[in-house]
Amino acid sequence: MLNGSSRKVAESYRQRVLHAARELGYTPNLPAQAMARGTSRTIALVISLISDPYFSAMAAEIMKQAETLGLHVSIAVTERQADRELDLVRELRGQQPRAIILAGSGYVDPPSEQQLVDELQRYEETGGRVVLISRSDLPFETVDFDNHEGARQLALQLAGLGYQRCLVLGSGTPLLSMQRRVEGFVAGLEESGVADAGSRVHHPDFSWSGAREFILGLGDDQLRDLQLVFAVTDDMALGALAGLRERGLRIPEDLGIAGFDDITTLRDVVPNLTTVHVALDAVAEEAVHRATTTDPNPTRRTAPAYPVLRASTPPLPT
Amino acid sequence: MLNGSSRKVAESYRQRVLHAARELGYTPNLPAQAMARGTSRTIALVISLISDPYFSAMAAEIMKQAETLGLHVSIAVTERQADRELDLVRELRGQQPRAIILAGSGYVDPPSEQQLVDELQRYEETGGRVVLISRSDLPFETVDFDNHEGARQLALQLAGLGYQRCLVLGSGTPLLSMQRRVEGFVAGLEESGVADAGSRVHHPDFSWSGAREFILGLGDDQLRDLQLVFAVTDDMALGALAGLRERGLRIPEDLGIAGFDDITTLRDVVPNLTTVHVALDAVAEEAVHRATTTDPNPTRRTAPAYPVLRASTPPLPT
DNA sequence: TTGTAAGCGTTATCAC
DNA sequence: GTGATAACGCTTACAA
Repeated sequence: MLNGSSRKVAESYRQRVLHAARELGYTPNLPAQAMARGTSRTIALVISLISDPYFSAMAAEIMKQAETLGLHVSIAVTERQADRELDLVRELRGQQPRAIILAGSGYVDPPSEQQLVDELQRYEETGGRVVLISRSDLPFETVDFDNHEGARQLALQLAGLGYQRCLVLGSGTPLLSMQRRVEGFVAGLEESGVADAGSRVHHPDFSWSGAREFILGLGDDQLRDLQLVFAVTDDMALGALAGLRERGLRIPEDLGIAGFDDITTLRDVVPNLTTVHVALDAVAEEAVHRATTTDPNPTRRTAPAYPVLRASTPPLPT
Repeated sequence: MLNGSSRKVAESYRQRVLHAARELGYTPNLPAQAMARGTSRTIALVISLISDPYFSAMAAEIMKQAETLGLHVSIAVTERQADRELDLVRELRGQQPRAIILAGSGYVDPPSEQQLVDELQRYEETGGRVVLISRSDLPFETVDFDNHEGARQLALQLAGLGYQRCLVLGSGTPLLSMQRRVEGFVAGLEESGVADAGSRVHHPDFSWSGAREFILGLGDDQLRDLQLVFAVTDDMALGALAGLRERGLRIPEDLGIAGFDDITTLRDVVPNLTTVHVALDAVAEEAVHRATTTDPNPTRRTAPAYPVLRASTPPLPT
């Protein structure tokens, strides 16, 4: 009765109670409130890895948005294991959060997908909201980046600078969003008249070390033939960069390099990496908005992703 | 009665109930459980900034530890505002977490310190546990790094390489742990016979840009006189590095540079940065252990911090 | 072993 | 306006 109820109380009592509350250090018992009201003020967020710059930036933006609405955020991590996702959702559901936001990468056709969908649907039936970020494959509210278009534009611009023979590093674990990036990049190259655009696509392990090790395993001749390495995330691009340097190549003199995401880490990397900037803040805002708004039919919205050309991909001499 | 109670039930019923539960997608209502039991399975974590590599690594370690004990983690962020801490603790207390871990930097003598202590003590009186990380100034369980010793050892080693005229970048907002680092570094220099060891200590804004801007504002003569820049965090060291490069200095040829924390970001920075490694995992483990164990009298424990010399501080020619 | 009832802290409802 | 009471979903204590 202290908080937003419609009860009318004499102001004098109100003041006395408020004062006593302060005096005694009273704080409303949120779980009890949630139980009585039937709805909590918590949003559950599922991400892959909190120590990853991309996800921690995403989490930060989501928390910021939640904060403005007076909501708490409970975070759970999958550690990149597809099956963990299902368990986590089950556990989180028990916390009775107002909404569950799945921001971990969406696996292509994981064995447990149907179970995940069932679980989420049951959650929705009990009044919860589900929002998906970066995985437009499931029948729920979805916010996504325009992965295809961002990568395509990047390829167009790079081709304009003269880059043709591009090594593309996709993700070893099949993730929908990463596949889109590969497709977009290849499409952009093809549009620019690059003949064998799709012939240099590979899928190392989806990590910094995966990219690095792939580069280290490349034959000298394959490496020398290249003009550019494009990786589907900045994380992988940086791993590739490390590998290329270990192979004795100078960047960007010998080889250009480009990534995707525009993570903060890039600030400290020399040469400055060309990448595709994604509007994290817009996506976070949209996701939290969806999570707290009741809208009968699920929509998909796409946030912009646009290339940012920097020192790692100078114009090629003609 | 489904979970760890002492009730004895016929196995056949048990199976049937378990089956039905699965069938219907039943999940125990955690808040209700918490209310009935009087204790929840949630740990509340307060940090400064989730997008900061140091804090996100810390959060990741804490979540990992909590996970092994079947606990959930609810994260709240102060955004580096000292007064937010108090509000957050109040709010968090309402969530009735089993423990509150304060990992945000400890401000030296904030105006609201007494209120914060009161609030935390009230929380403890109602059965909650309080654990402090990196701020050994309050009467609660504390886990800390050996900031002084780590910085001192770093200074000793650097002095051994020939570095004498060192610019020290401390924290503009007075933080206990950062002060220790400055003191330790200066002490190490003094022990090594550097005469004016404490004369080049400055306190720019506690951030990447703070450090960068400080460097940009330095006079040419002051800059040229230096042999090394030591910043109390890697984040600041990287900001300084950016500034130094903008000033046209080559690192490490013209100037050495060193930081503190050994954040993951350093992996991608050239030259590799000399820093002080802190055992985040050990601290996280200890913190979660303390948070879940009842120990009548608060203890302070210190985790090791040791220098790691890398390419940014080569031996000086003699 | 099993059923029953009380109680956790809060909100909402329904009379007064 | 205000007081009393049921209800939220679960655990626990006490009988049966």
